[in-house]
Amino acid sequence: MAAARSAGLSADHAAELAGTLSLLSEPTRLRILYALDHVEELCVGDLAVALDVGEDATSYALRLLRAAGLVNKRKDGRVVYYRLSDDFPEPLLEHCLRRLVDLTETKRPQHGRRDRR
Amino acid sequence: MAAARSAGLSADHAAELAGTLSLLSEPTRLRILYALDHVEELCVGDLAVALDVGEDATSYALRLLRAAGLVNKRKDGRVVYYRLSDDFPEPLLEHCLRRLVDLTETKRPQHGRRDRR
DNA sequence: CGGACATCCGTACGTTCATACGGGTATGAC
DNA sequence: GTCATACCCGTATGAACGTACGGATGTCCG
Repeated sequence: MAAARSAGLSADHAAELAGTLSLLSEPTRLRILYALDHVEELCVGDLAVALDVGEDATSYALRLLRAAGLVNKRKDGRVVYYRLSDDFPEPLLEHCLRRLVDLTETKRPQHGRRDRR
Repeated sequence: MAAARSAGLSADHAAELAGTLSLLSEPTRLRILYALDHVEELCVGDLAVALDVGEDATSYALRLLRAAGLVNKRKDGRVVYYRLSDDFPEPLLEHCLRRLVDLTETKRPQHGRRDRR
């Protein structure tokens, strides 16, 4: 119990961590990041169609991700392309995104639908 | 864009993943898991004191974690001890919990080590 | 038994958040 | 210039969530 104190994560740290992780805790954002990890660059409209969500929702999700510095945008004419930020946290990408996908897929093998790689 | 479709994470998978990650997206639960990763076993009251949150909030957080199978409880008399589940997802523990803590700490080195409150 | 204690549960309240809608800006085509 | 497209933004609505309060359950002690 005294040990619990020293093992404590400060409330500030926890809040910041939770904020970062909460960006991965929403289906739309998660799918956007997952897609951008595979395709490198996509515009809002294509993402909206691919994920079958409204463009506003897509735009909103991308705005939050961008505000957190997880994605960058590149404007080409009237189209805005997004991609994962160069300094996207590697552990977040590698383990919270890629590994966890495997985790849930192996948990229900009867679905079986695996992507390549 | 056709590539975006095949690179897509299904809505079901994304929802399940988001649900799992959302358990780490809340300061109280995050601090509980972090503490349990260090101390092995703690009861509700001690956790509440150590984290400086109400006992109800602690109990509620533990209930959710337990419903997701992330922690187990052991009742000893009128005290209930919680610990990380034996099959706590390893990538979740190792990278989303331990590595990300390092991440945020190294991200702001000027603050250094502090837990003022 | 009766009282104190640790925890849980149902409920209610306030907040946060994702989405949809309307309007606005900028770019490219005719 | 006018029109259509692609996107962004402010606002509102509805849902989900975390916390506090009162009461209930189960447990130890004298």
